[in-house]
Amino acid sequence: MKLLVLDGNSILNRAYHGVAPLITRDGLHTQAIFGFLNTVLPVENREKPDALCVTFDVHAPTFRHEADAAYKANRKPMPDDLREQVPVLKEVLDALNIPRYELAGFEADDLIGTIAKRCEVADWECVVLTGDRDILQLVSDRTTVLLLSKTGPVVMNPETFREKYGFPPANIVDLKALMGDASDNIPGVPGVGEKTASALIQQYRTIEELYRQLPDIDAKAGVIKKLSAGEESARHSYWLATIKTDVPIDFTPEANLRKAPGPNAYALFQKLELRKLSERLNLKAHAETVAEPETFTAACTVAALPDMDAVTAARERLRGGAVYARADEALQLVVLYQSGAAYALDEASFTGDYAAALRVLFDGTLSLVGHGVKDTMRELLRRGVSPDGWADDIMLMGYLLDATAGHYDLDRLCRKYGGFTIARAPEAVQEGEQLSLLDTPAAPEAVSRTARYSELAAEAQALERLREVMEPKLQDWNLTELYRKAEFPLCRVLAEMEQAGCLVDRGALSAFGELLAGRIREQEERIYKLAGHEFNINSPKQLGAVLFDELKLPHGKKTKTGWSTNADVLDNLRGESELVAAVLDYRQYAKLKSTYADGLLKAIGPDGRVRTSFQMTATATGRLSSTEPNLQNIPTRTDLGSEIRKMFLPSPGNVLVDADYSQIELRLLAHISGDEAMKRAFLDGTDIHAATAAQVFHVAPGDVSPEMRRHAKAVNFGIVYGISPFSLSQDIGVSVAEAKAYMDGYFEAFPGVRRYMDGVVQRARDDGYVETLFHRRRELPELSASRHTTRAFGERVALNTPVQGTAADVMKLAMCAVWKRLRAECSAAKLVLQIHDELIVDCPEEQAGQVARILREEMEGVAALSVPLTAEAHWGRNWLEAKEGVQEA
DNA sequence: GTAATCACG
DNA sequence: ACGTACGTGATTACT
Repeated sequence: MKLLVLDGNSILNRAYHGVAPLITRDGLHTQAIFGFLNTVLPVENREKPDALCVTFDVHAPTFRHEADAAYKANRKPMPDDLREQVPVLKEVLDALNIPRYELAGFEADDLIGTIAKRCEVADWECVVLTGDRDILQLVSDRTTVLLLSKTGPVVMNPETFREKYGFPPANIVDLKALMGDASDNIPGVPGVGEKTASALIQQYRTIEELYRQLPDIDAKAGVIKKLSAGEESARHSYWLATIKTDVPIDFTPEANLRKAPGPNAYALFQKLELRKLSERLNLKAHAETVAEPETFTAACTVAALPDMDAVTAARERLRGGAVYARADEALQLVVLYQSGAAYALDEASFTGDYAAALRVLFDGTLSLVGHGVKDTMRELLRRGVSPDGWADDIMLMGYLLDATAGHYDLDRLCRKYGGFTIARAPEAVQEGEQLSLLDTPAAPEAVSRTARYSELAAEAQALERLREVMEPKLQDWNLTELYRKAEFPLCRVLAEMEQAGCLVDRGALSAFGELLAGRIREQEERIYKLAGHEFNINSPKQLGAVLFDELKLPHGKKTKTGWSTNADVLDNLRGESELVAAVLDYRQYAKLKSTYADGLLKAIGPDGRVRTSFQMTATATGRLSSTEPNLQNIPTRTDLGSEIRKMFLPSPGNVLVDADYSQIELRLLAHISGDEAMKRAFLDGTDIHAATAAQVFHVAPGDVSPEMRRHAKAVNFGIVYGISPFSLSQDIGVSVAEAKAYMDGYFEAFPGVRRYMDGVVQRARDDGYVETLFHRRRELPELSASRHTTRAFGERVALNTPVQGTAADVMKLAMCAVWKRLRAECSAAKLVLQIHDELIVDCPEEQAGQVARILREEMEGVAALSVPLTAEAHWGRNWLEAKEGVQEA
């Protein structure tokens, strides 16, 4: 039988220092716990012990050696964020049913010594995992030490120990008696260090033997003198260095036999956001063992719809109440469920026109509830089917109920809102076996097909259960209107936008890529010449070495891994070396080429159009995001970057109409805060940044210089983000004192804004969340975190989210309104892109004026606030022209 | 997989 | 004393 003993403090310490900082949303540090488990689990897997336990030091006021009150005086105190993790780790170990041993007044060493001894007596094998070399004295025939090193645990048994040190493990105590140990306050023999001590022990083994032969030993006269003077200290040190094996603990190896994790383990790991580890340990939600997964599979049978007659009949039977729909990604299999009856439409076995069948089911007669409806709609559109009849999207409900959850897959929502799990068909093909697709037998395929029907039917039933729980919650939180008027209808709008895509000039883009390639080569040559050698300019590490080590340029900010080489830092070094300017140019060209020229080319479809995917549940504030490719970060701030925008084209014969809100966030800040001066400025239609400058710098509106306006603009933006004077000073390049003066001036001019800022943070602390004008909610656990920086972050988020989030709400409402108007009045016009405060429509040239008018009207009229919302619309033959306004509405 | 950088609103 | 702006996504280097 084998016992694995974990030296808790030692492993924890090493884990803490060896793992990057890790922190949960609630501000709980977890890196040491994470590192601990990552150290221990592989060892447990390899060793496969029959029993497992862990020891800890208890830092009680009694010391191991009363005479030595300065014990451990030379050890640094534990950092706060590590100390915090100790009790949590103990909770984790308890949850995993790993017994802990700790005893006030005894070090872990002594506990481990005692445990090893009892194992030997009981004829158990004992393996100790530790990073502490002192433990090595325990190594024996029955006790092995796994010593943690940088490369992993090293096995230390009597043989490997002897190989390394040249004497048996027990004599490590004798060694220490001579050389001492500063970290444990073991004095040793004054004047005898590691070299001398090691040589003596290799020869004489024990101090007993050494002193017996003294002074006739093989050593220099000085050493002999020191040894004889230090005999008492040596003997005392020997005692100090000896690990005790008789600590009074209640321990038998059998009591530590491995047990399965307890029921709380899953929830605890969720709380600590240790999902990967949770999976590795195969932890299950407590509810899962209680809930009845068979509810869904057993509750109904699934009828296949083999032909059009069956489809039409099913539609008639389903019309009326809500129909719950699940499908695979390509809609090759669609399962509909309603009150105990389920139907499967399967492209593989359907006789007739499959698209026509889809058209029947999605003609608007049914009232469909889905999960991720936008994607389903897009696939229907791709197949030429108008996606009508959709009534609800459970995924979006999940997003509105918790915008920071991050993931909204069905299984997670079931666990979170239903407390149940969907019964999954056992996988026909296991993950590891997927390489052998060729020899998949036919019979299991048929079985897994029906299993797949039931699985989707179970998912559809789960949707029903979830809707029953989630819809009332939306109502409780006043989110129904936002959901009905913006969030849900946006599925259709986005599905059409994605499916429409945007035409991109492949030839021009590729030529631009060539141009950039040339410029990149030029800069490369210059850089290598100036540096005196070649290196990878894309590597911040290598670039940093060239700039700061070789050229000895002054370094600015630091990053986790070295000195920052970002544009901010390099800009300040422009004057120091031509190389710096060349690097900045190189970076600009490289970015444009890799991300935009090459990246976009890869995304152009055979029809010349680029189709992004809009993510509806990605942001904490309610904004959309755009991926594969991201069309919300196409360059605009530099002339060279703007070239890319020239390559976004309307469909042949069409123009692009571009409409954007002007200063929507500041207008919303004026409305939400109710600040009179700010509202006045917007009502009067003045230039808000100039007006701010006049107030902040105490000058007449006519005397505002461009620089003053620029600074005021930075202040305006900064306020919305909850900026500090330091950051503002960094942003606009003035002293911190000046920046502070600007902010004071700002709050004096707009006292309502300060009142709002104070109020919203206080309310957020009371409620634990903030909300937008339309009640979109964001939970803010950061505000009750123990760490100051986390709390400060929470405060900035509390300031920013209502503003950014309301802008997102407004835009979503506007998009739905615009979509409806365009459908009714300009059916040839298509929305193609949204960039947060900007919309782009592709439409026939002759409709451009009308489309521009519709965009402005709907965007401006979407909400009646105490300040006007204004939008500008322009059009042109490419995105750049449209934005700049070759033609204006 | 994480970090650094940089593109956008 | 400490760190220092909100919200995103893609690319590259490196462990």
